[in-house]
Amino acid sequence: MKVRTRFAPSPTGYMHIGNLRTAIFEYLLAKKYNGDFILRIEDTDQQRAVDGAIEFIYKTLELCNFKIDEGPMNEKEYGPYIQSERKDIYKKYALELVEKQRAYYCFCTEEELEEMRKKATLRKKPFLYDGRCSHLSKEQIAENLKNGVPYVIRQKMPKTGVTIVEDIIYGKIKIDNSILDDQILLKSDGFPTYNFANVVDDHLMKITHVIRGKEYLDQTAKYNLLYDAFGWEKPIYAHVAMVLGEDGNKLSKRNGDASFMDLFDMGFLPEAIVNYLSLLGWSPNNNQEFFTMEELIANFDESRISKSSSQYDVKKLEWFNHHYIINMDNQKYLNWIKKYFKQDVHDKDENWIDKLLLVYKDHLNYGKQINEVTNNFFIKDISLDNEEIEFLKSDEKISTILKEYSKEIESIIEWSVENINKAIENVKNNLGVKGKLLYMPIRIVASGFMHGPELADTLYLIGKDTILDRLNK
RNA sequence: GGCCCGUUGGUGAAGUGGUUUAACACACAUGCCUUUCACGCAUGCAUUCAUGGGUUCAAAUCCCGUACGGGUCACCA
Repeated sequence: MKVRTRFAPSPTGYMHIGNLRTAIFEYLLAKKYNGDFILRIEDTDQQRAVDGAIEFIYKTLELCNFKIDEGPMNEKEYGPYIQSERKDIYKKYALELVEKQRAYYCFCTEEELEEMRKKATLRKKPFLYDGRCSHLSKEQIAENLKNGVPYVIRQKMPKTGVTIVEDIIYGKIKIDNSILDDQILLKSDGFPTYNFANVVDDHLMKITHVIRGKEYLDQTAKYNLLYDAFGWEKPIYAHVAMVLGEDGNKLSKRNGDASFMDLFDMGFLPEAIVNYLSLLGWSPNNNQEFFTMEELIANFDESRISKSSSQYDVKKLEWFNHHYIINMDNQKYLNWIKKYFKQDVHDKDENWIDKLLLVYKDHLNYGKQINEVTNNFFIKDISLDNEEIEFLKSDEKISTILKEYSKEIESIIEWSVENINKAIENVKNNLGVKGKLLYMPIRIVASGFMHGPELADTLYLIGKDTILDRLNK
């Protein structure tokens, strides 16, 4: 049987890295077995749908280099792939369950339910629907339906015994049937609930492996009972632990936790993000850290997914990103970095800009960093911080050294990196200084930074006039 | 509160009864090198695997209790 996995997001127009990580695992698992990766949109909650969200999801997955085998924008035989377009299907199956006496009509009103909830709270018990509507007679039901009384369809749960959930990560989990609520399958607006739609769709779409967040682990007992009620074969489950934010708390949009698009906009490369995320909660059986998509697919092993949650760490993501940036070829790098480069370059020539960007290639952790790092190339009056000022005061020879630089640079006729190096060499020989004392004064005064790329490259880009200006201040 | 799950360093983690005096990587710190930084190199960073007990000749690895953390109990997904 062909392996099929699915990514089933709600169309909210936002994807945090935890969701993406789950998608990565789903994708890798499918592709490892030469299977299909399906995209299904779970929009049974009409309130939450956002315009353009489907395009957004496609764009995200595409940037991550995932090939979607089937989905709303490339339908195959198991469509439609948007749940709101499958309304009739769910109703049909819900009714089938009623027919089989594994589900029943419920006409309880919001008020009645509220009443039951209150009682449960008083007794400090979790709320469970008492199943009163399951005792309605055929006639009463027919009557209510004829009169258009709003109804939902509820799943009839066994009251005793245990249901076993098998999970490839957590093993066998036993859930007491007595705590299971006669959950709603079909809402009064005719839409299915998430749980019901999931089971029906996964079965109809022939999904073989369901990979989802651990928060669904307890719910899975209800799923299994549904599969049994229909007489369908259950998929293989893999519940994956959560990805926590940097502070160790749950990821949330509200906390300003990074979403994929935030990271992308900051200048993190999708391949770096995917590589990093694949290693959050999963590890290969060797020490390899950098993986191409192909390697990830070949090496992925679902049985090595971790049971405990893991914390997101930007520093490590930056390290991955840095690695991917360094390894880009120059032309590709230039095209990429220019999207993030926002300095005012109206008076600079193309060649100068490329040189500047290239000089910083090995120094970036993410795209937007190019701006802060090149800032002093674009402002007239640079300001020095305390550490820099301290350094300039740290040795009395410094003013002499700077004067010498001024003289040497002044006398350069052809402005080139090579000649700048010669000038530095001259200062070194003339004054007999070396090491930090040699390069730090000129670096600080000319560029305003103690850190940066090669000195001669930096000086070349700043330009002779500007340097002399700054030296003579 | 009931139920379910988890707990190896600041972080990701390896480890599934002896070869572990707990790998590797990020971060951090220090030093070396160097026309800086980065890179590279070197060193340090869990005397211990939440905790107590048990099983065993032997436990991070198996069992039980406790603590802590998380999840879940909707006409939300």
